[in-house]
Amino acid sequence: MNITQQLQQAVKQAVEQLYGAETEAVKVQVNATPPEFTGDYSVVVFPFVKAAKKAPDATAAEIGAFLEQHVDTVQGYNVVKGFLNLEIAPAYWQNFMEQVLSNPTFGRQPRNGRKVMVEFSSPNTNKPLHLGHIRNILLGWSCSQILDAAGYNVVKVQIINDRGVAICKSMSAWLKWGEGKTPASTGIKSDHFVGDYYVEFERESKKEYEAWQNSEAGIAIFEAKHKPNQAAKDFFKDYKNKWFNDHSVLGADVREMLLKWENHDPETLALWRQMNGWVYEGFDQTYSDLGVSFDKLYYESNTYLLGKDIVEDGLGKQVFFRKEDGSVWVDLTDAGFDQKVVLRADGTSVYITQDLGTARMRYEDFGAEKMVYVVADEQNYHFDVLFEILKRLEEPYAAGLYHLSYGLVELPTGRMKTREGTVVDADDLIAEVRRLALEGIKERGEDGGIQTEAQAVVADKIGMAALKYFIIKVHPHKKMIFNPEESVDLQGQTGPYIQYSYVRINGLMQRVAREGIDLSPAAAYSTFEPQEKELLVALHDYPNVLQNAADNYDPSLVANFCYALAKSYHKFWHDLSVFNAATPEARAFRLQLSKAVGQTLQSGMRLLGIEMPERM
RNA sequence: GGCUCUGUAGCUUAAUGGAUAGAGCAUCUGACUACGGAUCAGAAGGUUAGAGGUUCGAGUCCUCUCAGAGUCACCA
Repeated sequence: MNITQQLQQAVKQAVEQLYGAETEAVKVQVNATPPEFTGDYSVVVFPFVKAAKKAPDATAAEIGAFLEQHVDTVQGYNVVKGFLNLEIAPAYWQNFMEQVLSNPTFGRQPRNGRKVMVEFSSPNTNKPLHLGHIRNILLGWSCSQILDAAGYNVVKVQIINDRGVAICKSMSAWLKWGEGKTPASTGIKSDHFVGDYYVEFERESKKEYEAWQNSEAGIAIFEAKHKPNQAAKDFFKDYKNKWFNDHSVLGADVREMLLKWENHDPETLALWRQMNGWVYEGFDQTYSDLGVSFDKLYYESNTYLLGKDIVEDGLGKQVFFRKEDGSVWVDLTDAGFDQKVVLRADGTSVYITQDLGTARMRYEDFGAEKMVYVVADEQNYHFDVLFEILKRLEEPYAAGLYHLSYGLVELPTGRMKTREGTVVDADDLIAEVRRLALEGIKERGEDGGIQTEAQAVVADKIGMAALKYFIIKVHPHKKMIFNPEESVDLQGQTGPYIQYSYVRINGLMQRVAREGIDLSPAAAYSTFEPQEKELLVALHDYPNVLQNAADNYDPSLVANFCYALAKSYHKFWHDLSVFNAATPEARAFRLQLSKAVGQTLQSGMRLLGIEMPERM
């Protein structure tokens, strides 16, 4: 039991014994005391003044006296405006620090035997990954790591959207204009190679559409179908899909290809495998650069027909109903949603049917009691509906479903648009942050002996830290503005700032090892400076932060914790001497404290997928 | 139009219903010939979109208004 829990328990007892009132220990509010007041932790006593029938200050004083008397670790107290500030005995902090240092997994919970599946990334296979995927991947990865730290057994999966119109467009374009070129023959990264054909297809398709709009057929359609006062431009914008399906020559080719694919045409399948293979090769590189991996891949080509059994199931349970045309629906109007089709009249699946089937299949595969879907917030409604249906079907995992919804990444100039070429490519971005970090290292011209080949390794850690931290520090639900220049900043609230505090600590530790400094006098130190106390209180909160981050699926909590800890450490470093401390006890203690901070920073940042360099 | 989300300093953001709303960037001013200045300190910058309400206490909860985004396909 840590100190905050002890205090909660003790306050509960105080309130019972002093005022004869019942309270729950977990509801007693115990916070770190703000720096401008004396004390380590503060208890909010307002909730008890009614039972005490006394003024807040008097109530606080009584509880304070009780705690001082009954709790060994409470050394003193003071009362300010109804807040009870408690001072904790140095012995507690000494003991705490020993525990941190002797426990390399400090903050992590023991295995709880429960299983959770996290789905993230889930790209289409027609073009390379972009900035939006990066946010998704970083959220999914760090969320997985945090759940792991919270004791869960985590299975990381992605569902690869490897079939459908999009990939057929790339395939069709390559057949038409590819002249048999390959990634190897052109030297283009293979997912970009495929993406280039997708772009080419879209470009040609646009040309075809524009020409058609001015053709007799196009004009006739416009005349016949446009709404009153609707401009041709607006009409054709809305009509695009219909045109592609009914009139486009390129579109006809794609549809034919899709049909062949569905009928297992060997040539089409071979082409499909080849082009998807290229894409996977490229994705693997990007995933590797981002330092992420998956435990299991699901492919839409294997899952897109799933869900029919669930439909039967739902009909049997009368959760679903069949309309006259044969289509199957679910009526969610009593839950505030609409009616939703789950099976077309022709008996084929829709998107949500697949997701229903996939959920059940995954449960059969892994038996995870929780499933987290990392998907952009455009799909909030879809997941609300999906989860509601699974709940009504009484699926055993239904209570453990969570949509980790995140806001779109926008540029300072607005939303990224493929057609305007403003999409930030993942590989380009990674290369850019690495380049800038390397530039930074060279500019600083450190003579600390970082060799050229090592520079690239360090630059990778620094650049990726800047990029990852910049994205993860923002709360997932918030739409984020991605300013490319700020994302590679190395100063202020950034990944490299946190890395730098670790590098400083590492420097100290190397000297300790080199000079064989004895750290045992640390235990005799008890006159903590405020800067030291601040670090102890911050470290003490780490397990709690991890738990909160896991409970709320929120990596930004860990990111902000790491920043606050690093900031406190930089201040400690500046204000107090370590090696030149006044006494051997102070020196040893500060070294131990530094070690504990370094260990915790490394642990926390690792959960975000950020590596610490030894020097920078 | 219905539903959902968002609105905090010039910009990017933080704050389990708790003390004077906390940071970073940008701007201005400073810092040890010392353990690494990718650091530290200070100044300036706020009616937390607005109006009511609940509460001992509201950026946070409730109602309404305003602004922005998303969504409301037998697309995925």
